[in-house]
Amino acid sequence: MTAQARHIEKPNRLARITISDVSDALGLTKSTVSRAMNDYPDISDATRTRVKRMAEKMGYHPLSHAQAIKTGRTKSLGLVIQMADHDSQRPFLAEFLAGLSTNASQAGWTLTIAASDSAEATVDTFNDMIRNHKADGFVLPRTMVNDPRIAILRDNGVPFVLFGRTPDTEACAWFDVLGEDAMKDAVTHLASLGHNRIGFINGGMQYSYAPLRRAGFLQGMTDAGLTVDPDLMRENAVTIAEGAAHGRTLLSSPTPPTAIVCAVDMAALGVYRAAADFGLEIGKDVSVISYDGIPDGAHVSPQLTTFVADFRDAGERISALLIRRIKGEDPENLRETTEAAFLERGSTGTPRHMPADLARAITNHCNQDLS
Amino acid sequence: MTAQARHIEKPNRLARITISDVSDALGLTKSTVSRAMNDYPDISDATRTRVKRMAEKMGYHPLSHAQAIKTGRTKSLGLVIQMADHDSQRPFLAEFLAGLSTNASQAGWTLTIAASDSAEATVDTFNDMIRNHKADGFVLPRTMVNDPRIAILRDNGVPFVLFGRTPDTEACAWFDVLGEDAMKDAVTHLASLGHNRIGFINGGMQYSYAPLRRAGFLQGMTDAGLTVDPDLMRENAVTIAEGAAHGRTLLSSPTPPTAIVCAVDMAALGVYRAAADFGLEIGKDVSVISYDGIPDGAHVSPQLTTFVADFRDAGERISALLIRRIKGEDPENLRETTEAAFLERGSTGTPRHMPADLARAITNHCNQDLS
DNA sequence: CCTCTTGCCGAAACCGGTTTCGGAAGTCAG
DNA sequence: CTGACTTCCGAAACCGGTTTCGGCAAGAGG
Repeated sequence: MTAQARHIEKPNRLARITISDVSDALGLTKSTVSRAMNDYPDISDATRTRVKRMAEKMGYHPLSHAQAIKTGRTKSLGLVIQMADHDSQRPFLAEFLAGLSTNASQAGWTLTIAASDSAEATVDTFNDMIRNHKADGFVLPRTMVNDPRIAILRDNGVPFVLFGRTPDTEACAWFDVLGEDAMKDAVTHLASLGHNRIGFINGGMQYSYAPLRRAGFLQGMTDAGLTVDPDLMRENAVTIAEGAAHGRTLLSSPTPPTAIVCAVDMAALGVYRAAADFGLEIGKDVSVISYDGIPDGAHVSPQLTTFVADFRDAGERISALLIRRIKGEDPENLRETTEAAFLERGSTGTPRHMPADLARAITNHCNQDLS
Repeated sequence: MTAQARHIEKPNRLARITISDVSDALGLTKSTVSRAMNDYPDISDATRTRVKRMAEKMGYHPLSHAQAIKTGRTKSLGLVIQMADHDSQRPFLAEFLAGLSTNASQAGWTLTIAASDSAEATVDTFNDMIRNHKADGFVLPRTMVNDPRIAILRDNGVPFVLFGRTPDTEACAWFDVLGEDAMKDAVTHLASLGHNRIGFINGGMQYSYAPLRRAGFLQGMTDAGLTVDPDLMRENAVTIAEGAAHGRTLLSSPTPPTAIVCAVDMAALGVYRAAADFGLEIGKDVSVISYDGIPDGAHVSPQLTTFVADFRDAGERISALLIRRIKGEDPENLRETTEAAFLERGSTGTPRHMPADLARAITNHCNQDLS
């Protein structure tokens, strides 16, 4: 009687529909339903559609962690946020996460995230997540030149997709925004305005984007026929303070640049401070172009001219790439890039010493050259 | 032979250690090991420690999605990020996530996140995540006065913890920063500087913090013996543009306030713009105090005086509360609050029309009153 | 010395799926 | 009409755990 009573008292709304419910309703076995749902070839079309229709009707969704135990796949993407570089990372995060998770959930996947305070902690976190199979694959934002995360994942045979590129391409799928093209275009733009002494403040040299952007800057200088002054090149500025420090040394040099290209917006905001210190006006006395498109760039005066990357789109595409990677596709076919968009605002202008009409003439000349 | 060959060819490094490996090594059964690991009372202390020691030695960690199939618990916390209010949410996100995930992973839990674009999409996302049991419980940031998320979770019997408070306390655990105290203290501080016409710009009225902060402001006015002018009170400013609009109407009134309290920093930054439009100097002609502590507040001039909440700490505490909630603790015992920290910077000063020595006299008088 | 507990662990069912294997029909050539 | 081959599905094992149930041995009580 107790057993009966128990059976009767189970009309709770939490009762999930299992695969057995579906198979019972159709007079089939669990195995048939499972194979039908997963498009096995040894199931007739008639049965397959019958099963799928009934599953739809009953609202059956397989429990991902129940399948995981046999298949070994949780249908979840992993992301480890390293807080060490949070100052530069913060603006990207929300958009990037939104992109990742919207694409993932559309495909029925989830996004599992963890945070770590330091590079060493990140390694530990990855080992832990891999060991306990917290995710089927990982997104690696902010690729570094010698990235320990790549080594770990490669050694363990865990799929991953870089946000960035790396010279050692083995087993690497990636998505990246072509920052080098942005740097090149920045120089071209400044040159067309009449600048010929152009400084460069690079970002963190531990990141793989740094050498690329440097190369892009140099290429732009070469293309514009300008000579590169090594004294006008700086490195490792990812915060406002670092950007300000480099900005001050550049602007206080005997022959200061009339324009500065920055690899990251935060550094450019630092240059704003440096300029203010010397009583220089951004966009007049010194032009600035940078890269990232952080919101703060719209709140300073003049608004920062920069190249904006679409991090939401990046997230969506990386998510799609990673899922394909997990499903076994060759990483060499999973490499995509895109261009950053030029956002011209107020931080650029003709050099102070050059009249506007002369600058226009030069611009026209350049354009003729190109066409 | 084939079967044998298969058995031999399995020395791959990916082979996890299962509970059977541990039980075999000890000459026990799976069930004993399982109960020992989970501290069942019918296992002797000797056996329990023997098992745990061996598990530690062999590096055995139970697979969370394998336990989930029987226990129904994934050991994961859910978070749905609503992008609609991303402008105000963005600065908090990284810190908050870091707090949530560090605490969670220390306890062996993971953080599963999803994003949605609108309030309706959020509801769908929750239903989907609940149905497929993507998480054992949820964190609800930005509590609203009539929060549909609470209704869904309550109806489905799914545990959750609010970041914020709600009048309808049933089944609600929460953590919150006492914004009303901050508003009250802001008024007190301004009054002690000599301000008596103080405006108030509230945040989004759909959020549960709004009425609380309003009450805090009014309390502060009453405490300071000031009369509240309803014409100086505004609502629904969470962006710079909205803050600027309200700021302009306040500052252009026949009898403008000498100080403005804002419920959120973004609105305060808008007031900066409004003041600039009228040629007014922040901290001199008009004082501003707000709440949040977003990074931008340090980049404006003068730096914004505000109350900062520690979102990382909030994340850690909410994570801890939610885990306890999932384990079955009574929500009424899971309600914590904290105070925001006052960060005095440059946006406050004595009112223009009042000499500093008079202000000091008033301050002294107030302090005497209080003691 | 014999029963009655109590403490402790093994055996086996179970959770919700997937996958292997084998066999019953149906198809086709001879 | 028979034999070989497909096509398609059921039976059962399996994944890595948890939980129920029952039994054995030791200790307590009479």
